[in-house]
Amino acid sequence: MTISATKGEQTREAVLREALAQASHVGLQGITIGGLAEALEMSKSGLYAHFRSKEQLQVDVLDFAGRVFIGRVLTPSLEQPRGEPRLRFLVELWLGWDGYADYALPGGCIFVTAAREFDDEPDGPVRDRVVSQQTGWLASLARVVAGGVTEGHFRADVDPAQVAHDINGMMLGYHFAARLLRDRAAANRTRTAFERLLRDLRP
Amino acid sequence: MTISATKGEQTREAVLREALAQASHVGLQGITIGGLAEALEMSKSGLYAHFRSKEQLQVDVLDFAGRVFIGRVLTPSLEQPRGEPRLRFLVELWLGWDGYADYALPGGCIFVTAAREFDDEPDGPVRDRVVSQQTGWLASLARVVAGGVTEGHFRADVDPAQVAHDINGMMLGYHFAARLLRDRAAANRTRTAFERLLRDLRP
DNA sequence: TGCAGAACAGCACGCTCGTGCTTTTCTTGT
DNA sequence: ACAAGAAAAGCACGAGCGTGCTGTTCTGCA
Repeated sequence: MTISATKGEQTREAVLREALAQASHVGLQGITIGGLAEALEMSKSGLYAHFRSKEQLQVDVLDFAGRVFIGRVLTPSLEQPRGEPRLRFLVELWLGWDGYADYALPGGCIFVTAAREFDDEPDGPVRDRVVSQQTGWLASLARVVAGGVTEGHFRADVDPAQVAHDINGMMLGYHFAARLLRDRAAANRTRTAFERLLRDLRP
Repeated sequence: MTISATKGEQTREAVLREALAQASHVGLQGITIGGLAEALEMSKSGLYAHFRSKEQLQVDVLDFAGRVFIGRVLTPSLEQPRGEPRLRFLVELWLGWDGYADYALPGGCIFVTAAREFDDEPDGPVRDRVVSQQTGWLASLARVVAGGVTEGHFRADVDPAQVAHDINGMMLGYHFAARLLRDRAAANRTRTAFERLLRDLRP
């Protein structure tokens, strides 16, 4: 896609894309070099040479997914007017983020998967990356909420970190209902919960 | 423990208990026959003979965990007065359910793990069990909420299924914060969100 | 157009997995 | 106490895993 990329970079990106899709299914631990190689019609060793280890591949997949998520969800919402409109827009993008055609996540949000997968693992490169990504994301989310306070859309005593935590829980509930229970009404249920929260935040 | 249990039943229960603990770490897919055998100082084949397949073992672990959860969380709260007190009590037990000494879940709630693990799997015996368990649990939860409506604690137009869905999301958020982020304040954050919800439900 | 180096393939390794067979050891009822 | 049957062990299998080494093919700059 990106012009004047060397051959190695191209296939590397193709690998990451495929790995992201597979990881959303089976988790970062669940992806296998052989499985990726077969899907991309490459040899195991040829593919493996792009990453020094499977652990490195996992970290790279996380970074790749993080860049996509920021570009698809956070950045666009920053163009919306600060405060409640921006927060609404962000949640709406978030609800749809695992459905993009070009970076499909057939197994649902990769971060939900990774979070559960490494939640009780001993510290390590991959877990550290997951934690720092999620911590950073919650901070960004809290900042958007705080913008609503300074704009006067929300009460002054609103705790942005608490609200970010609550919204995160709602999204996890959405993922649970949509993916596991295959509930068609999952998105609307989440919107209902979100509206309830907004009502409580307003002065 | 339970008197007059045959030897096979005893070791079978010991296996399930260990498998439950390990599965809360590494998932139902992540447990291995060899790992269980080593932890219980048995041979692989001796242990394996108690279950016809690994899939059967996974289903049995789920049933085992379900019985424990019902006994630890749902049943005790049914002794509380119907309505808001019962719901409060239930949430409080739920928050602590992965910390019991005798049925420890060192990796956090097994159902959270299983839900994520099988959320996008094709249908199969294990996934089916996970889904039916969770559907049943959400129904039980909704029934407790509905009790609050008939008692007059909650507004008449409250949708119990919606509230059950919302509380479930809160608990997923709790698990996320407590396990992945190792946030000491996770339980209190969840209580705050729950109180907000209760405020909204009251007439 | 040629050649250096990147990209990839072939192949093999040690290990662990779930599973099944046969054999030994232990439980339990009489 | 002894025999019947349950419980557990021993052992082996085929497959798939991550990983490394060596050789082949291709890309891109001079």
